[in-house]
Amino acid sequence: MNDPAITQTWLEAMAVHGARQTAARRAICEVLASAARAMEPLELFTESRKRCAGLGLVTVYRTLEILEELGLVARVHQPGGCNRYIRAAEGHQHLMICSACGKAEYFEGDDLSRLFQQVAGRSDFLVQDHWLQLFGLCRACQSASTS
Amino acid sequence: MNDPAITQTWLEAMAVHGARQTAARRAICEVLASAARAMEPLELFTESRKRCAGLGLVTVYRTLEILEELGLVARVHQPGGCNRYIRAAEGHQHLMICSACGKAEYFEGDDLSRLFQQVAGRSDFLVQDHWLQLFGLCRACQSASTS
DNA sequence: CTCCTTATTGATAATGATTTTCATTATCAA
DNA sequence: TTGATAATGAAAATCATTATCAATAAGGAG
Ligand SMILES: [Mn+2]
Ligand SMILES: [Mn+2]
Ligand SMILES: [Zn+2]
Ligand SMILES: [Zn+2]
Repeated sequence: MNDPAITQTWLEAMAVHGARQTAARRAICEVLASAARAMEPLELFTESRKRCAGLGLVTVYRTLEILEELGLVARVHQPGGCNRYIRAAEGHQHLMICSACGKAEYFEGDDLSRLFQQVAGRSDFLVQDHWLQLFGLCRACQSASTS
Repeated sequence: MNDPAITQTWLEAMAVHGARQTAARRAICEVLASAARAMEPLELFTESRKRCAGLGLVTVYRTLEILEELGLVARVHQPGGCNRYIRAAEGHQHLMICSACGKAEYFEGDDLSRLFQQVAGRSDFLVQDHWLQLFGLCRACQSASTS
């Protein structure tokens, strides 16, 4: 699904949820849907403002809240902070993040059930959910650090 | 290693680092070292204050900063917030957290290198680090939800 | 053990990100 | 086109975390 399509999907999902379609929300969705990296509210505000003059930072926070509530967007946790947002995973996916440029990409989650059973057996825990995130260098940043 | 031993280790490591041994720090370390769950600064303050009258919240923040810097304590990220701290992992371990009571336990990290190579191959990313965390129910909370 | 340097402490004020309030404006169903 | 009301942005309020600073205590030198 390409970026404009994602934006459209988000706006429609918001409409179903009873939220109105506004210029502010469209701008915010467009920017976030086409972002290659997870963005923090202030960045998203600065970028979205270029498409929607007069946009307020509060509206960015409020829009993110709705998108997250609908499961369309997810908060990204990183060593440097946990206030960045990115398009949510589709199905069982996890994030791979470049520690140099911040580029984020989803990959299909592997079956870790054997590991989970092992853990469950050893510790008496019933595993229900898991967080997995990889950090490293994207192709571009690998080349950059080589030269 | 039992809790008093952990406390001692922490205080000694801090001493090597050039930090003085004080009643406030001892109290904070004792509480955190013996905690079964990750604790947030305010909780840690409330508990530690019982062992060190007059303790200030600021000192909790400052002590956590040092312990984290020395790699003895780690911040724990959870859906509900990212301001809790717990004894750091020893070697390659990951956390298993009970979503009902918060109980946290480390388990030995499995070898996921095959998965990482797979990801690297498909996405051109060079994997350098990973975060894995499991959520579920501890034994006690499983029983509680059954009854 | 005593003294002295200086790290540590807690009270207090400052900061900065996120939320709330509220009067004005815009959406969209009828 | 109209009207009920959701959405907006400016401004104020919150709240966790940090910075200041004068008083105190740790611990090495003598
Ligand atoms: Mn986090
Ligand atoms: Mn691992
Ligand atoms: Zn990169
Ligand atoms: Zn539990």
